[in-house]
Amino acid sequence: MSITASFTEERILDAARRVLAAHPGATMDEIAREARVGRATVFRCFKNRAELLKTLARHAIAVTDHVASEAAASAETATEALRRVVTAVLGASDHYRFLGAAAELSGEEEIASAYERQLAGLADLVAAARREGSIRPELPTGWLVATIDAQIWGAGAAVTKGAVGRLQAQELLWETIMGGIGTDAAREGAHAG
Amino acid sequence: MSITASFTEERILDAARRVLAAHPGATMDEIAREARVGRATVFRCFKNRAELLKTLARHAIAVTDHVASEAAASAETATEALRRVVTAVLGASDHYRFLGAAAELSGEEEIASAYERQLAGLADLVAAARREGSIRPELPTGWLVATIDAQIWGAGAAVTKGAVGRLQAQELLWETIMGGIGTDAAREGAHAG
DNA sequence: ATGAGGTGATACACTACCGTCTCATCAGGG
DNA sequence: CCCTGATGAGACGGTAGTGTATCACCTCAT
Repeated sequence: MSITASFTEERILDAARRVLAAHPGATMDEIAREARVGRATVFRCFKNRAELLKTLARHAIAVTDHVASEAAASAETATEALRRVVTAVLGASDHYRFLGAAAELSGEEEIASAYERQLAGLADLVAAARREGSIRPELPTGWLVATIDAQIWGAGAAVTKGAVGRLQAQELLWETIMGGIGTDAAREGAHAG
Repeated sequence: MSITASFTEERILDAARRVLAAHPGATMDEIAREARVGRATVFRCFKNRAELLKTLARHAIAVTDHVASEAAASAETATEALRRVVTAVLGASDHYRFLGAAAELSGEEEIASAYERQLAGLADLVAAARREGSIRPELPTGWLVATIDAQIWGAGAAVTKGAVGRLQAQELLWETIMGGIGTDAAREGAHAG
């Protein structure tokens, strides 16, 4: 992950992830209490709130990049790589879940561009899978990326909510992305072309 | 929609929707400026910030309920009803988009329960469509609701971002929900069972 | 023992924003 | 013309949360 942190810093980051995911407006005091640490210690480890959030976001990006590239590396085909990446990124959802409602990070160029970069990587993977013939050619790449991203996000939410188990979600996610929810009979009616 | 509002109130609500969707932490002053209205006027129309946000959320719920029930009413089959509801709700995404990052509303029982109610309605629709044989029976209803919800949300985001047009998104959304993104060939590998 | 480093608690100043209030202005209707 | 009602501008106090500083404490290595 290329980012080292002391034991106390890790504890604070973990706590911040948890409390911010549950309650996005959490104060530094709430984060400190969740981490079982004095508020002053939080400011000793992180210059200010913005710095803490950015560190958290950077970790999320680094972890996601890491699991995604590792997943892609071990695959033989682009389609299989896509499947593994999707599964791996879902597995890392705890690390970026808090970002959904992190109002203070909207407008952070560093974070936004990293997210764009990840989506671009996903687009490449999709394009490669398309060349292998496993993706319907009439669907625009922009749409494919959007729907895959949304479904990963939704699957993470479903797991957090407890609607499905983590392992089950990983299976269902790929199944739903590739196959949709319709029966073969219904599918004939769904496709326009 | 059952909620009436003066011209000025509407203007403020519209402005709040826009500015909060773009920048969730927007202050009352920013909202007032976006509405071309004095800050005092905002407080004349809405007791306080929480009241404004709750009104906004109630409108979002009312509009979504309205378009959904109207869409469902005109359908002959549950599957067709589901298609129309999904399409209609996507069409109303401007009204609820701001909710995604509205940290202050997490914990609002009224909003949360309304959302749960809408998801329950979606679950009913899904169950009915399943009985018609158009939905793969092995997929858990909880998962179906989660993935449909996520895909509607993602489609709205894609439209806002400009990745696809609104009309195209409505077609692609249903197509992707029901048929997924895979070719027939790829689908055989995707399904576990 | 003693000094250093890390910690919790607490007090403090500072800032941003909220919500209230007042007042001047403006438009429309009698 | 004047009255009414709504508005914009801006001043003001209150408050919650941030970030800094201080002090007592605890632990560990020497």
